[in-house]
Amino acid sequence: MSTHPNPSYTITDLARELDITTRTIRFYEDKGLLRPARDGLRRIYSRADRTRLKLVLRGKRLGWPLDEIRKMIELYDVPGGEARQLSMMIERIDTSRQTLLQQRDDIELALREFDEIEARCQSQLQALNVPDTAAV
Amino acid sequence: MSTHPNPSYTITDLARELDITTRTIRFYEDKGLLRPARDGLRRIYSRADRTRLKLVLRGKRLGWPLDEIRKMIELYDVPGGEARQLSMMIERIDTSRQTLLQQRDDIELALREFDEIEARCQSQLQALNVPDTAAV
DNA sequence: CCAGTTATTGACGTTTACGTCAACGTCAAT
DNA sequence: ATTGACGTTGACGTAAACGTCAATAACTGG
Repeated sequence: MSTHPNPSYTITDLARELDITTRTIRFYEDKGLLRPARDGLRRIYSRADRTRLKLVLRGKRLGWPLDEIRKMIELYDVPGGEARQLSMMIERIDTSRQTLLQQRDDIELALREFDEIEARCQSQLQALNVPDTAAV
Repeated sequence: MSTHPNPSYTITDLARELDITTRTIRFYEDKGLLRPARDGLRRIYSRADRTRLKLVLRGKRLGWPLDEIRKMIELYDVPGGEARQLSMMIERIDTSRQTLLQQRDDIELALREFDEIEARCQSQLQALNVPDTAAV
């Protein structure tokens, strides 16, 4: 333990740190993405809750619907149980992986195209800056 | 030209090929993502229109909102014009690129985590299949 | 003790991205 | 001339993902 053994956070702590609103965090809980502990009514978030929330936000950056994100996060709790459960887990992991690989391919293509376009822009700019080189 | 110089498509052609509805294609046009030619009222899609539509779908796979997709697609029409325009293009390309790079990082992380989880599942399965190895 | 801050649960509103009719046009074939 | 098949606009509906109050509770410093 570097700083604190098991730190806890209020909802506003997390909202501020992760730059989202408390409404959003409660909404995620409604959708089954988070299950923070309670002190009376107040929500108390553990380190693990914070990690889960960050996983949600990563899913969002990848454009996944909350529903899919929930399934994806469930993959992080390995069910030490039966072989059936484990096999199903592996199948689901493969499904999610396929999506990720497709997205990665799309990104690589887009990045290359952007490189090309930018190169064309740059050479256009060069042509503007040295318009009468041939005339000298 | 390998098969046909400048092929054209109806809206249902594209809908069938790209597995979306005609409603969706018209909606994208409403949002300024497509500008097909017309034959009277009927829409006629060129090869370039088809390419643009495929760009839209790639944007969707990456979870981008249609608004962002429109801006992104506009980058594909280099404005041979002034230096100001060109510099702005380059800036916008860099912005989009940052998003793509962030997404790619997120994907790489997720893929590695999935690999780890799957490995754990596999070894769990092994433990189930050979439960009394030590007892022999 | 009391005001101020922070949190909670509804309830309703909003934006995005389409789906779902409805009513009508048009063209080709019977 | 009529019947589909395909296409058009327009209006309305809907699910997802929150935003925005409103009313209420609980804790906190002076």
